[in-house]
Amino acid sequence: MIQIKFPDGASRSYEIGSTPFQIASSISEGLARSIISAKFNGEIIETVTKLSSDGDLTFYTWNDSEGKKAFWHSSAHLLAQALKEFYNDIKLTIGPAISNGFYYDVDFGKHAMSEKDFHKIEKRMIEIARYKHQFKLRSISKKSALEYYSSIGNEYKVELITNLDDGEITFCDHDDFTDLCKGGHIPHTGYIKAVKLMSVAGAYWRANQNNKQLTRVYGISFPKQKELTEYLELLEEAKKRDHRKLGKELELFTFSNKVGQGLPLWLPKGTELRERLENFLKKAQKKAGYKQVISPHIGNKELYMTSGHYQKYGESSFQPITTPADGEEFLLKPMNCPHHCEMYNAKQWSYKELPVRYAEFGTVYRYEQSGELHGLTRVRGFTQDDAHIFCTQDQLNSEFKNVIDLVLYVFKSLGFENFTAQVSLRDPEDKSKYIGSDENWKEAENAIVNATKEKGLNYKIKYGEAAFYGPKLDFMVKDAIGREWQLGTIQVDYNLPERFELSYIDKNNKSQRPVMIHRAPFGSMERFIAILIEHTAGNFPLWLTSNQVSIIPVGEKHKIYSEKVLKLLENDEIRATVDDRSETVGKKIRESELNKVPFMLIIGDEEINEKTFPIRAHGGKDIGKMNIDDFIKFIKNKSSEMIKEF
RNA sequence: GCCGAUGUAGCUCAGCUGGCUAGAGCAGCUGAUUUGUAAUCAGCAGGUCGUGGGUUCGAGUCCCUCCAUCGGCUCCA
Repeated sequence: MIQIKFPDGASRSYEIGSTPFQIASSISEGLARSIISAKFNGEIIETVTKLSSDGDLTFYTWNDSEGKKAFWHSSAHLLAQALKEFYNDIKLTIGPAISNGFYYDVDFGKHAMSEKDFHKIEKRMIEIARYKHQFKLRSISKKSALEYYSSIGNEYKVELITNLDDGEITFCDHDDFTDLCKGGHIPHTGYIKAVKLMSVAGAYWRANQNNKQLTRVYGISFPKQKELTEYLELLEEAKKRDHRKLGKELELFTFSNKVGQGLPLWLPKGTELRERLENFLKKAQKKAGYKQVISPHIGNKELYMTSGHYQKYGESSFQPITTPADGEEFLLKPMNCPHHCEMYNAKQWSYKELPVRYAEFGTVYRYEQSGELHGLTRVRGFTQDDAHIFCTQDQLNSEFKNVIDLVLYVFKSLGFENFTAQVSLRDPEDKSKYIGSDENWKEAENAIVNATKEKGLNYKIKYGEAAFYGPKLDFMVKDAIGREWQLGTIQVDYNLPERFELSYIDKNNKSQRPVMIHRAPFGSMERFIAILIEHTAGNFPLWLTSNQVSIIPVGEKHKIYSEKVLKLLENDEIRATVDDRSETVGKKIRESELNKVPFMLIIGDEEINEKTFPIRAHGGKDIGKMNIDDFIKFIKNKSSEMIKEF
């Protein structure tokens, strides 16, 4: 007998060779029906794997991310099988599950595959699925595995197997299809009821730009047709919220080929929105002891040689600007930190004066690869809500925590309730990508982890995600339709202070190196606003939106009264407009709706006589009658509801 | 940068296998209308079909170059 422990702490004994499926059946029929994957002693196994030792067992269903992973990975097998049937001499490589579905990378050789072929492949996948073929893992010796893939001329699988150890190689069979696979499948293909292929795209073999580019076929699958439909609806919703589309419709920003790729042009409405955000943060930062500074848009190449950025990014950046003077070179500012370091160096500092906090909405320019540009989220010129804090080692922890507070305040004020923290550390396997001593890295990493823990943040550690000069704490927010975005970042840096020879005098009259914190709660104004647009679908928080109230006179004779109402609102700093065009009321309402104006006042005889207005909210909701004073109070309350003092 | 797709009026799109002066809706302009909770009516104007080259009697349509956009990959100080 073996002793099986469950996540809830319960423990039961079973016959040697029992499978997770049998064990689930012994608990309940319903559970047995819904489990699609399992974990035993920390390892993902099949529901039909025979257990032969004591251990911890966790069941996974479709509702667990591990369950989805098994489901989608199994679907990738089906995709490969179907592709192989249609194009028999293609070479399969790998087919993992991803956060939204799965893909399979295929070398199609002389075949061309396009979206036109999706339908027949989806159809075939479902046909195969209906047969409820079991996924069966089979151990195979390295020698025979290599022989098999050499014989069919698949050099990719050969390469994969070469890197595996003998004894740990398994093939997975279902129907008449076999694939190299380490496991993690659903019990049989019949669970897969709905399949949708999403796109084809190029992807490098082993993610290396120097390798051959394969064709990646993306798909997603579900245990119920209804879930596929819902997923497709979600994608539709995401399309509607696309900041590129809304940015155009709401006249927030634009791009021009003549100006250049990836260089956003902020239109008046977008600029107003952006300035409101900047002022909001400036106000909070002032309270938190930051000083605003301004630095120029270019800097001498020497500056970036000192910081080390030139050596790291020089080749792939906007190239130096030359001057009439021989040998003189300037770079477009790709980040603000070196400038701020030199500002710090402008005078001598006493420990009594630290921390020093320099903040700047600094516009920077980076030559992003052309294929990488995307709306406002990835551009070549953008403005960071940057600040650098120079402090003593002793102050680091509390300064870091203060920054966390500021970031959380920003998120809260803008309606991002759902977020997680990601601690990005150095890749312990490959330290060559980073600069700075082991000693400093260790201190910096500890500082971040400790502050994050003390703040009680829900965090994940990611290795290999650190910046080249230091570890960071990134904030990932979930938007209104469940997508995750990286927003604010806080980074500890021991490196730049060293390179710029920053110093302060401690209480023993000795020169010391300060520690530097880089931070940007928004990340960049461009990216933040893009995410805010998608999060709110263009319905910005009332305190941010450019036109809060649209006043619509019914007829010409109501115009003068409408102007009076406008004045009253403006006196209380409420942003409103009167739509006095000779259009129908219906049309004006429609346009206000399309422009996502939060409130509408329609003014006619009745309103003028009664001096009260029925208020129409965006979306057509009637929120009752108010007189002008109550309405002003109402708007003011609504605006300040979200945005409390820092 | 790489792979694939796309590029027709300010916007959204039609234009079949190459064949008269390239179409529609919305937006715009002009005029009429003065309107009661998501589109009043009429008229007008607007395009060297992304760019440059080629094939052809003839190119929006076929081929090549470049540019841009989109979906990915790679990258993201």
